[in-house]
Amino acid sequence: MLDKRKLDAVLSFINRYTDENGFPPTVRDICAELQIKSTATAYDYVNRLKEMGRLQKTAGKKRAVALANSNTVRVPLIGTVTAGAPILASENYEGFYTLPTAEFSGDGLFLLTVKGDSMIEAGIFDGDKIVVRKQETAENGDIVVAMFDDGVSEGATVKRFFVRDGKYILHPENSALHDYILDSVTILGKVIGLLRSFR
Amino acid sequence: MLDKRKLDAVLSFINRYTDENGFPPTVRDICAELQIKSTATAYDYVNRLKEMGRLQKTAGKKRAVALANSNTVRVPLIGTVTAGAPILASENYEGFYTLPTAEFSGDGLFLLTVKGDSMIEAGIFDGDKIVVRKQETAENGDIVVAMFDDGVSEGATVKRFFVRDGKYILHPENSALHDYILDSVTILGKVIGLLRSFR
DNA sequence: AAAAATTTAGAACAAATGTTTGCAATCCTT
DNA sequence: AAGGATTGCAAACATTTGTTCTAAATTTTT
Repeated sequence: MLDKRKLDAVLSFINRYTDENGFPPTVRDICAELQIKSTATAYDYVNRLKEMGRLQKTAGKKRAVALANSNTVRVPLIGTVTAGAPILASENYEGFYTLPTAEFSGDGLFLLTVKGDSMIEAGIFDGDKIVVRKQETAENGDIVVAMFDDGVSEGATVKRFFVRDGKYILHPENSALHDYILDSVTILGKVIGLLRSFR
Repeated sequence: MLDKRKLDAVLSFINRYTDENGFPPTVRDICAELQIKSTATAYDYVNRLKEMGRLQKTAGKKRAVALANSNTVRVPLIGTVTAGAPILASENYEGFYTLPTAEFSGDGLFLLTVKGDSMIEAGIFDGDKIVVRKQETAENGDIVVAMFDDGVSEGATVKRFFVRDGKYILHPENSALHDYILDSVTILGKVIGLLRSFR
């Protein structure tokens, strides 16, 4: 049995190198880094890692190794959640953000910039970028992005979601604001995290 | 003058390809995608983009193109800030997180997991990962990570920083807690952002 | 419209890099 | 300690892929 630490070292070098350079290392790069004397050895390690499913590689191609479990996701920033304003006009995305899967993972993620203070007591501040997982349903207590129309106003907001007595409640985490109690809401997604940068 | 849209198309293909595959395309891949008939043409485009500073490439290397403005940074997660506990034991880092430069940029960044509620009114919650830029000094009002020793207790904490009357004040954003007024502090860095993921 | 400059193509070339092979070294089992 | 299995090395080999060159096509300028 081959020393597990060596394989780990190779994997983590590939990881680091790819991240620093934007492209993967060659077998010779791996040799140089890990003081391996033969390209065949490094080549062998890479193939073992492939068999173990720990990385992907296409035979023949140069520099075509890639980590199996990419530790990043690309997530589109698609607009702003503002009370009253429509969002999600699919074409107004403002670019992609690369996020660490260690923190944010799943399919159908997107980012929204939060406008307003309605969730301030949940630690969601004006200007924060929330990470949302697209889904049509939600459970009691989830923080969601939802579209509503209560006759008075309409739009998309981020609120805590509850169902009670057949009514849908969108609860702002701000004691100065009142709940929206609605007959119908459209859930756009569940808030699974956020990014904030201070000035 | 060469059609700007073509160059943009090449660049965005390189971007997309790299992201989908984990490694950059070859000139022949570019040809196939953009229906260019000669590798020399694609090669020429790539070189122009390089001259324009829009991407980096090393002559000779295979698949060695990379987007110039790498839109990510690798940031080490190096521990936990807990009142009373030492941090930054350089070897106990818990891995690297890739973050978008659009949100977090600069040199000497690191991540810390926050323990405790001392900054809850500033929207920094227990369990959040704060992005810290290493620096020895701070300005009034900055949120900092600092080491202190007031004779009663010592350790590293995250607090808002002030100087007044020759004293250093570490101010928790939690009305239930009191300020630390100190003769000396060691600033480890300034908090420039945070990540949070909900359960 | 002619001339000049630019862009693209086609093909050949050269270098980087993956792959294979045979053997030496090391480790493990008996 | 002997024998087999595993691992590592060195060198050659094969293929991918960047690069160069020349000429044709296209666009721009005069």
